[in-house]
Amino acid sequence: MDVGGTLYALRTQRGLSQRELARRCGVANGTISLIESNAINPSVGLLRQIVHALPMNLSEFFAFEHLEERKLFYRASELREIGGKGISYRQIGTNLNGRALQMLDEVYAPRTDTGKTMLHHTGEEGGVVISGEIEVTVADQRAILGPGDAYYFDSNLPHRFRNIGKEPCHIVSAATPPSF
Amino acid sequence: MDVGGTLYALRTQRGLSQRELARRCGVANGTISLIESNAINPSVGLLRQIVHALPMNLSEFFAFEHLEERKLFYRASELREIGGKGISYRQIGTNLNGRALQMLDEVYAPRTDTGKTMLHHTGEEGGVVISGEIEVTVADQRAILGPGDAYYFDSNLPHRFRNIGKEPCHIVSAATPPSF
DNA sequence: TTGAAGTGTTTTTTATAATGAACACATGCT
DNA sequence: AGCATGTGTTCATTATAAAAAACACTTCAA
Repeated sequence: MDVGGTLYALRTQRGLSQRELARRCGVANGTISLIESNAINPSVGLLRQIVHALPMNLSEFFAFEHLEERKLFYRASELREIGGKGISYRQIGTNLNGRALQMLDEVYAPRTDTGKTMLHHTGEEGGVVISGEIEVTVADQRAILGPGDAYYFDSNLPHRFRNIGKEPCHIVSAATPPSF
Repeated sequence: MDVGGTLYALRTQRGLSQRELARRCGVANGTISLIESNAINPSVGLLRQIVHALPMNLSEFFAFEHLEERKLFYRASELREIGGKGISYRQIGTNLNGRALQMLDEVYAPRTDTGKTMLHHTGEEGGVVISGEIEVTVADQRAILGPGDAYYFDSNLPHRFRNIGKEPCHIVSAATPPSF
């Protein structure tokens, strides 16, 4: 169901970069990127070549994929990073297809922002601030939340998160259904 | 190493035709043919779709592939048919890559012939006639062989087999290295 | 502060997989 | 015989994967 997520999990588990893996198996690094984001549907031969460099065989690879689907517990190092640019979103589970919930462990670096154009998507979301401070804007309401404070709103409402402080802000959030 | 052979073995094991399998998984029947002959390198997604119709998952599929590589014994029904047009060649083993020997259980229907243009390829080959009669021509020599008779020659010599009798002719043969 | 080397992503081109239709052959039925 | 239905293969077209290069960004060292 999720070849890209499985490859990502196995690669990062081994501490390899996309380029290092690409070098070891003789595949273009861009191809690894596209596979991990499920943007392409790799051929069996190519996937075999990549997986051998892990090193692993295809039977083990797909067995691991099935294990992932039934995974219950995640070590801190196993959360999947899906953020970027100073905002870290570490997701519980690599493949959320068919799941109801998207849980994230978020860290906003100082002066980071989800952007001037407000976010909006179907569903509902909530979160609790663990440390630091965050300015949350939802529709026409705005608040600065600190440790222990929380939020909950309909994701259809335009919303925005900004860390206007000098400390990183750590939040644990949940959304239903998963949005990206 | 041999996705095509593995798919062939699993499909025929279940008594399915290429078209029946194609119908069940929603794939073009020609595609199944091309995969089985290793003429194309299917995508993971497509192979998954096909394998699910067997029904099986990819981990099991590739585990089976590894089993095949170490297979020692073959039931009569498991020999792989690689002949056609009245001449049956039933090969021991589906994938001969890296193997030294090609063993065949051959049946020539009455009035069949390997063709007017003589065969030739590197290696050596031999065989024993089990039943029926066969006319064997090698270079400038010709003989009619019956049950218990045998042949052995350098495959570089032009050769031809013709069943000129009224009974099917059954031969067990070996060649090294495998030629097709 | 500049630049070199690292990261993952995106784009353009080329190669190839996948389809759908046609083909060639066999079997069985009327 | 003649036709329908089955088999696997092959071909031309379309869709898509894979490579190579450019891109945007970070980190670290001079």
